[in-house]
Amino acid sequence: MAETNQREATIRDVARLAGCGIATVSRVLNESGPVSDTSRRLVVDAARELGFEFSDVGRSLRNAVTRTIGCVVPSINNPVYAAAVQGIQTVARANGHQLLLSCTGYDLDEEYAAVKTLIGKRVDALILTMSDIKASRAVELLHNRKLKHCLLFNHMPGIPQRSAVDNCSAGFRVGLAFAEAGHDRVGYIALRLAQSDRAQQRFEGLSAFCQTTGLEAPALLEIEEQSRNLDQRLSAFLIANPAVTGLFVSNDLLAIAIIGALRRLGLSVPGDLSIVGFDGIEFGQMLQPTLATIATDPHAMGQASAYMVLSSILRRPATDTLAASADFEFRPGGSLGRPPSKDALAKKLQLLRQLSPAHASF
Amino acid sequence: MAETNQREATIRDVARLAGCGIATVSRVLNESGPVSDTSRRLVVDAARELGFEFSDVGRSLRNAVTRTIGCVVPSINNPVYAAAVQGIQTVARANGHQLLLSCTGYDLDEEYAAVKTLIGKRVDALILTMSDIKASRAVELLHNRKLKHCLLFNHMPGIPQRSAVDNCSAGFRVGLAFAEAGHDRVGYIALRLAQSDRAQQRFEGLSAFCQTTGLEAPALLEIEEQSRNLDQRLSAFLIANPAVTGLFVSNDLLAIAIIGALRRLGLSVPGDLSIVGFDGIEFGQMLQPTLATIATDPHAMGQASAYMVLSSILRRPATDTLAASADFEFRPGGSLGRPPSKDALAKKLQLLRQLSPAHASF
DNA sequence: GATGGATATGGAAACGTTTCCATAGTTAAA
DNA sequence: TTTAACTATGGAAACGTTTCCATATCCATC
Repeated sequence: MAETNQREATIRDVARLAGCGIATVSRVLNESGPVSDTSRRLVVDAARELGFEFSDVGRSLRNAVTRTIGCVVPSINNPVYAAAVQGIQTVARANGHQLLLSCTGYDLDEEYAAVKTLIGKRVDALILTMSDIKASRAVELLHNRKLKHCLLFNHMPGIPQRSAVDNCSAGFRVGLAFAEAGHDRVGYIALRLAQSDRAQQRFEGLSAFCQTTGLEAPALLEIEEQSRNLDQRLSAFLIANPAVTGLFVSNDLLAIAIIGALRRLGLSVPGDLSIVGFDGIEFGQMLQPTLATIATDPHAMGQASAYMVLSSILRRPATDTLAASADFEFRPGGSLGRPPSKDALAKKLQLLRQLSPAHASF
Repeated sequence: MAETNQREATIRDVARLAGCGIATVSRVLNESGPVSDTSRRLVVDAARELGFEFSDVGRSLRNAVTRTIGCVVPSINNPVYAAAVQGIQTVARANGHQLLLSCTGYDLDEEYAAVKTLIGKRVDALILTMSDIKASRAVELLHNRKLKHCLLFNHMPGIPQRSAVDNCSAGFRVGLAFAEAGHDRVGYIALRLAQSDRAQQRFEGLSAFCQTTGLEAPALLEIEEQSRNLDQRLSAFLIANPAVTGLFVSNDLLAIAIIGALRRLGLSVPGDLSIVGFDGIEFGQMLQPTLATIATDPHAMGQASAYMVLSSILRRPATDTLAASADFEFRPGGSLGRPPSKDALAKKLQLLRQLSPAHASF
């Protein structure tokens, strides 16, 4: 650990050493006005000698601009958000802005606190991903205050966004994929459904598909915590819904965990059950079988949202080549196959039922 | 997009509305001095009415403290760095600090620029992961300037760090694992070896093991870009080193890609070749076979580094329960098995050689 | 009734910038 | 030589805080 922080050199120190006024220093170092060659040399030398670096805090105070954008996401352990943040960061940096990051862990109060803090930090803009936008008090904070902001992954009527896939349509599309493969009874699995508007919308889309095509409504399994009793919960769910042959899982991360759980339960994918995920993370393609999913482009979405807020901050037409960032497409994969014969699955489930008590014990 | 930013309310506005001086407003809202009940009420009401929030930029200027820590990592698309950043963020937040994040894309110049910018932003501390610490000009910037900082994942004699695994020992350990499984000729695969001190150290460790046990030095394959000609490069490498039966890959992400490439080349893991990765990312455990690797705890390492810098900033004994964050351990996995019979592998490689021209064409 | 010590309050300075404005110096034109 | 126009320069104000210090008010004590 370095010793105690000594005072950083200020523009005044440079001026003193160069033997001129601070205005001249500013003009030289910012190339913002006429200066004689001699002054320039004096100032540049003095600045180098002192290792001078402008303080953005003084600058921000004076300019009423921090060149900083705030970013609130649930977590960057999920590669989807990581990619989005990476996209934001890249664009922000390219435009001379820094990124103030807050991860809220899917917690409403943390979201609120984060937004409040970032407002205090006087970020120039805010890019937000809320776990449940409808329930969020955080957005109220922004409503009166006219801070530039936009949503990422979320939808909300009054609030600008540029980069959220239409989860409902995507859910519908998944229903179609299942139907095309011959499944007539599907289930939906989500993590903390109540706290995720996106998970809800995906479910709605799937349900809508079932309804319009006359299929039975999807069975629903909500997981509270991605914990160890996943196997048990899943097993119970399958036993309770023996007709289900296709599972739509609210995101790829969870889908991969579900595939692992199924494997531990002695069920194969897609032999016994078909799985479709959501997001299109790279890892899905490295599994065997590959994960069928809804492919999205979170990196581009992050970039698009950054472009959006930046172009409004910078007051220049955004160089925006990213019109289609929020599109999605169904990506086929080995995890979605034809449904098994009723008998085959029934037999496996029977086996599972017998094992069930054993599972319940841990 | 919200309309034009109107001026935020200042402490002066609150004072005016409450009919008192700004000192009183500060005392009330910060609970930092004696105030009468009437003043308190007046001020609180006025602040609420205006939606007042202290400006951290004014505050930072006055206090010479920004309550912000800077973090420089190569990328958060790699789950290892994502976890570390997440760890830093959590600890920072819990201690009232915000995180200014810069991803540098393994680029030395970007690293330099990032550090410079963050110094300008007057972060209270800096947590750095450099791609190649020895070659880094960025650390020089910190040397004279006594800004608190620490390294994450990197080692460097003069610079404090708290959270970097001993890559060399880990590499040695991997050598041991291969030897125990019966391999006597191993290879090492790294991405941009020249730009990653960590990849180099891991290689050194493996080489050291080979040397001390009298094995032949590991064959080395360096990949420049994780691009599509990976298959081709890999195939050429295997043909050139037909005795190699075990591959140590410099990180899990790349290891997973390599496994995919091997599969495309018609080689099986661990049937034909054994693989050991590095990092211990979760996904490795979801593959089949599971990935043998060096398991580390990047989240804890991030936390530890944040504790380290924060405890020095805050001048209070850090609540540090994370003594062992930089430990590693070898995690066995299905990707490391016994070496195949010489004949079997030779036959496959023969096949590969015949295919080779075809591969070279795309 | 004057003095003294609390207690509450507001003015003002300082933090590090940028930029407006006034001034000093220099050259060109009258 | 005087005036005009321009260039280079530095002083000073403002941005939003916190905190020191001085002052004003009040109550208790002598």
